[in-house]
This record gives sequence, structure tokens and C-alpha cells, in this order.
Amino acid sequence: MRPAHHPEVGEFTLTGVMAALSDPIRVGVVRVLADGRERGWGDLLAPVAKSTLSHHLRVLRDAGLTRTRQEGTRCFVTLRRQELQVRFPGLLEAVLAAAEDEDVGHQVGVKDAVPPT
Amino acid sequence: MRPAHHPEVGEFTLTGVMAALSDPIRVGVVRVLADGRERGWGDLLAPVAKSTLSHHLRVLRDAGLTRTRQEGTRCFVTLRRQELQVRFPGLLEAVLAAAEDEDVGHQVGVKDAVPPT
DNA sequence: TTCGATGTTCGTGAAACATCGAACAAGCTA
DNA sequence: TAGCTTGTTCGATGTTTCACGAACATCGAA
Repeated sequence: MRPAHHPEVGEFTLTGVMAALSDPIRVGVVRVLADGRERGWGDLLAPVAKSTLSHHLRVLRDAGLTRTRQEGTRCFVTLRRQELQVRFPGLLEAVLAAAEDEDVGHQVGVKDAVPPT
Repeated sequence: MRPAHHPEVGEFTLTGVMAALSDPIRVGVVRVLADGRERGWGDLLAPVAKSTLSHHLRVLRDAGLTRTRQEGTRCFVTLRRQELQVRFPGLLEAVLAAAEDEDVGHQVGVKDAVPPT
């Protein structure tokens, strides 16, 4: 596993981001990451094969939406929220709000969900 | 030419809109329409065959981004800006701003450009 | 070193998409 | 009516995307 390429903020493209967010699974992943917490790859729950999830995470990464960090044999993902805000002000917020409203990507979850009160 | 279907505001989907805006030509069309003026189909200038442009306009229409009005044998297109704002607050503004910034869809123009001073 | 866990990559289909030119439909105009 | 204009639709083509399982690479643990 070579160390995955991440585009610089200046390399983000609008159409790239739009394309990345045109799939419900990927929107779901973004929603899961929206609280700013880093998540383990394996903690993501999506109704697709792991190779498919890997593909989706790659698309998100290539578009600049997420950052993947490697630690030993495990991976951790975060949303590049700050950088996106700089490059595309307001875009992510608008998308997240709409996604909540429509419940897009509800099929994506995370292990260790809401810790009980 | 049957009278083209337009989705209701409630039928818009986030992923549909994102997909529609993931193509530079279509973003270009949206930009051209962003001033709120209605434009004639034939006044749109894009570096693609007319059948291709027709396809793109259909995608935009189906996603709810534009409205097409027919008058005799000619068509006029407008951006459904108000309705988009209601359904996806802030989204279109953010996209338009980013598109300007990046000059996405610059290859799309309109006849009868800026009227000289 | 051997095994298990974790992701990525590969090979492969099926489906969707962008594109074109040709054919078509419908309405003006001569 | 004949012809022109304006878009849409059709069929073909090549590309991209999504999906899967299998194989692989890497690391940590036994």
C-alpha cells in the first residue's frame, strides 16, 4: 500500500467535488465524518463489499474531500472541512444541510455509534 | 416535441443536482443563466453538437435546475434559482461562486453577449 | 516464521454517460 | 404545398463508473 495521494487545496476542482458527491454512499461517508472526528476505515459501515468501499473512499480522497492517514496496517479518515471551506466557501455546509434534510446516505453508519447517555 | 417534464421542487434530489453539476458544459450553462434572464436555446453557444447540447439541457431540466418553455418551434431556458434556494439553501450560490472563481464552463457562451456601452 | 487482520489492486461485467451524425417532428414562411 | 428553422430522438461508439470476488501486500501477534 503506497501512501495514497492527496490533492492540494489548489488542485481541487468543482466538478470533481460535485461528481464525488453525486453518489449516496459517498455522501453518507461525508456525513459520518462531518462531526470532525477521525474514523477508522473498518469502523465505517456501508452495504457494499470492501473493495467497493475502498473505491468510494478513493474517489473522495482524489476529489480532496477526505484525508487518509495510515497507521501500521490500519487507515483513518477525516473530512478536509477547513480546506474545502477555503476553496469552496459554503459548499460543504449547504450539501450537508441538504443531505441531512433528505437523509441521503443513511445507509452508511459507523461502529461505536452514539455512546449512550 | 412533447412538452418536457419538469420535476416539482419536492422531487429534487441532492445527488441528482450534484450529478447534473459535475459536467463543465452544464455548469457553463448554469452560469450563463445565472443572471436570471431567460435565454433562447439557439442563443447558447457550446462546443458540442446540438444533440449533445440537447442532452445536457435535458439533464439539467430533469434535475430541476432549469425550466424550459416552448414557444412555437423555439425554446427558452431559465434557471430555477428561487426553487433551488428553497430546496437546497445556499447550494447554488456556493457553486456559482466557485465556478466563477475557477472559470468552470467558460467554453459556454451566449449570442448577443454584453451589449456595448 | 506463520497466521490473522486490514485495505488496496486486479480482472471482470453491467450500467450509465458523453458524444456524434442522421433521421424525425412541429411550427413558421414563402 | 414546399421548404426552412428549431430542437428532440435514435442508434452507434467509446469512456467511465459501480459493483463484486479473488489475489495481493503489509503489519502486528502468536
